Amino acid sequence: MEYSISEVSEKMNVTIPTLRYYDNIGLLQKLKKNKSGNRVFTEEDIETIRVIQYLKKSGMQLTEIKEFMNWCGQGDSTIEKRLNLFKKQKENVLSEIARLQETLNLIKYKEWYYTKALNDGTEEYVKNMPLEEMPKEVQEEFKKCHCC
Amino acid sequence: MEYSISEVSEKMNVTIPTLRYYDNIGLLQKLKKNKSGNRVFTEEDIETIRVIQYLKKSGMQLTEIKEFMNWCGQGDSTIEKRLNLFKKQKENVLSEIARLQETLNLIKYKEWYYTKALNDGTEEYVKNMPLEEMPKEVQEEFKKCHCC
DNA sequence: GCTTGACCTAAAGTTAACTTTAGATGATAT
DNA sequence: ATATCATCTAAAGTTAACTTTAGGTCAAGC
Repeated sequence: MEYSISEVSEKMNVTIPTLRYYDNIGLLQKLKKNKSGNRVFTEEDIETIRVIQYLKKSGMQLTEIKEFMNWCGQGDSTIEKRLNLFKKQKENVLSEIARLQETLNLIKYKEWYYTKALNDGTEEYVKNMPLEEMPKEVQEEFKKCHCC
Repeated sequence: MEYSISEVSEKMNVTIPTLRYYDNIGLLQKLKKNKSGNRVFTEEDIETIRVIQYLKKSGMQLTEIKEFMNWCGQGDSTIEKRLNLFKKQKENVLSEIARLQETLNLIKYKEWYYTKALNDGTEEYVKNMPLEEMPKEVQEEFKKCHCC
């Protein structure tokens, strides 16, 4: 099964200029063109785009992704490099998730804080609430954060 | 307790130009200057910087953060707006975590894939491995992803 | 009195990842 | 035959979030 650039754009939720851009910078090394010069995407090219999207989400830059695609084209001699890249990315994603969890803790504290303020009709009471009166599920480390 | 810009830079791991930039675009509305024009940071200003860092991590842009800071300066009339902002950000962070989890699934599949390839000394076997031979902890949706 | 160091402002420069523009080509529909 | 449509290239433009530069002020130490 083969796809035109507009079909891929729709299917993968990427704009046409972005697909061309990815091709131009060397991210789609297997992508072919037909005799009138139009790009023809195979299932494999689409999988490559999916991998690019995931690697981007994991925090990789396009230059790093390009380097990875180069390795893929170089065959079995680069298997270890590729494995190490994914090991490193796993750590990155895990620590990114951990950081988001911490962000979530602040947000939950603020949600509690402003819910109370909305009930009271004013920030005054919750702003000056003594620590021991706060519910324990509001994270310790944010209990004193009344700046904004 | 009061701090100079260089102390805050070190303590909060933000460069001095960035602190000035945040002040210039209106993110540090309560920040004062001493008589010779130097910024003097209080604990509250530092808490504000911490909140900015968390809101940035949750995916907010500086213009949105500035709007939030404006609301904070407008008092009790904006409590509901601020609560709604945090509710929205909670959803954003939760879905971001979910997306990172999915990314992690791809990365784990790739880690398994390249570990096998490294053991085999070649990608050849793992690339053509029938689905039913793959371990079930390698996520279903990626079992066919051999593009790179 | 002079130098040093920490601070200041305003304005220009940087970077990544696109997006937009302008102009061209080739296949298809009327 | 002509208009339309999807595609193409090359090059310039955009955006956010800083960073860098250039030039200036001020307090402290020698």
